[in-house]
Amino acid sequence: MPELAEVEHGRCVVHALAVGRRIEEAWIDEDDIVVESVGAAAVRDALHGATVTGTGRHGKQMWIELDRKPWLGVHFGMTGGFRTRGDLPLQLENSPQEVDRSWPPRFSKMVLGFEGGAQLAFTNARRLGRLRLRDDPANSKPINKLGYDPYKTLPSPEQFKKRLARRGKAPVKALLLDQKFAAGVGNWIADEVLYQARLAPTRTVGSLSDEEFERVRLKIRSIVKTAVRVQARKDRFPKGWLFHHRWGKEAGAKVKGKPIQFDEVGGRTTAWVPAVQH
DNA sequence: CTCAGTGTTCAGTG
DNA sequence: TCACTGAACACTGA
Repeated sequence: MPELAEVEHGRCVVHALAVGRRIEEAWIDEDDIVVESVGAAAVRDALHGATVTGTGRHGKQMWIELDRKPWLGVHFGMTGGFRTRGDLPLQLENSPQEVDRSWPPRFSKMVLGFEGGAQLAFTNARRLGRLRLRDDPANSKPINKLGYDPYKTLPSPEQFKKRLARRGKAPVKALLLDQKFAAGVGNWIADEVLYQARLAPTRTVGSLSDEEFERVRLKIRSIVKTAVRVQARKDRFPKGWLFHHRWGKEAGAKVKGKPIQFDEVGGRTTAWVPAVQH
């Protein structure tokens, strides 16, 4: 679930549900891996009785702003997500197949109850996500080391190329996965960018022409924008995206009649189409 | 029983 | 120090 678009949707859900409301109940799981260093009690104390004043996101990292410090940083890891009860605008609802009536949901790490009765749960089955306390999340630990956020920013071609200095030997797939380059791009977005930009994932950064860099720069932007616009709902991603065919490494998988190949590049399983990517 | 996996981090290498 | 790689982390679902 969690690349830039999924996290942005999660942020919108929290924003609609929580901003302007006081947290009347806060339950935090005793999980010293997901709850970073400070412990569940400290997180509960930070949240209980506070009023949510806003939300923010950079790349795959997001945070919840309160009327006092510290604020809450949230990272999804591979399996994190939000679930809600009550008060959610219809347009932000998940697709029917994602709806699960159980409450609190399985693998909850945090459950908040707001004045007015709405509830918010953060789930994280594989415990690679994090809940952390920060006075200024945008300018501290994980976030201040990240690259540009392609949903908020489009670097000029010159700025874009400047970010690539000294990265010449890496395969372009590895570059796209690097959060210090473009924050929020994960495995499926990287593959989609390379497919639509018609570049083989193994091409080294140093081998790309200006025109090829330009295709990458613009595709990162358009794919992220499109995925966010449809609220990260896969069933609404444009027909013709590699995304719909990349799962499961199915033998004989094709996009637009061309066979998909699966290789490990940049340390991740990479789906690509040799017939169109060079 | 085995293994991949929409992510991040850290040790190790050159 | 830097660029880069690969393994580790954790654990569910296939």
